[in-house]
Amino acid sequence: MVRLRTRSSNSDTPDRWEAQLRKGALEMAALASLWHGRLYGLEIIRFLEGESQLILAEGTIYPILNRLRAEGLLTSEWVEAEAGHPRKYYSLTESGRLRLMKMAEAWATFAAGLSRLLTPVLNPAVGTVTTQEKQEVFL
Amino acid sequence: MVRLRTRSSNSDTPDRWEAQLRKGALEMAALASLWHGRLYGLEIIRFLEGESQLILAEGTIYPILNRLRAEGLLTSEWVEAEAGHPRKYYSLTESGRLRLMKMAEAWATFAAGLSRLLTPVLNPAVGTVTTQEKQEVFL
DNA sequence: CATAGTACATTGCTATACGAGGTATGTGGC
DNA sequence: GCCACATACCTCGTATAGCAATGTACTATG
Repeated sequence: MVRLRTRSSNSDTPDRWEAQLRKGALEMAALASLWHGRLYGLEIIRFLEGESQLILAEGTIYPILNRLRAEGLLTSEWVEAEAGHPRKYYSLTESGRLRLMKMAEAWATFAAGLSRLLTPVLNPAVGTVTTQEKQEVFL
Repeated sequence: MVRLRTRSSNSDTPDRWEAQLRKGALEMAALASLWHGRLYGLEIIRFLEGESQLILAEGTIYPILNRLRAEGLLTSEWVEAEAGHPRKYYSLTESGRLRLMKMAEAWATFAAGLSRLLTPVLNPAVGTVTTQEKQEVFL
């Protein structure tokens, strides 16, 4: 049962920061994955990976789901599967929906602040131009 | 010298997640604050607070700056101040500039993924597709 | 010299992500 | 029936990070 995932988790990896970046966004992402309807654990992982490049391990998602359930933001129910093995489906509660909307708003604010900060970095032709004209910078 | 900041760190605080959200983005923000020129420690804190609502404590910024310097992403120099007390100014190195640009790109990708995930949450009027496509069902 | 202000630095606590490993259930080959 | 395998859920241990609190150093002012 190989579980490699090529974490390369030693200290010399220059992309460690990227892993840290995801911290804290995970609870929000987990809630968001349930917006359209119930999913079970591994399904959430696959959904997030496909939808938003957010890769997280099983050891990550289950503690998060338990935290969220303990807070009353989602509920879980065992569902028999005709093939395979029973699955625990998670659904948003009303409280979870409201919380997610608040989180999403705060995220938008946070992202806007960082975007403003990073504008000169991502778009080197800034400072001399007020509006347009010279907007043909590489994209 | 009040340093309250309303910790209230017990488990019933609904805004703990927001603090976590900032994790990992701080190194990038610290680098970004130096994009226009050198700043000293406390100045970085004030800059980030004013520019992007990113509030961080001294106990946070100094370890970050030391980490970044140890990685060669920035340099520091003591500068005598005619009034007050010498300040340690930090500047981006060429390596730091490059790294920051890479970080900014990764941030943009990450933010785009989360945005896509949160679109139905932030914009309840889904179904009235304005920019069409992207309404693909997940997997 | 005492107080206050500014700036840098360190320590200790707590929370978190996540790799690794474990359990339970069903399926197919022999 | 048995064994290998796949799927799914769960848990423990560890490394790391943010940050409140606290300490040190220097200067200015009265």
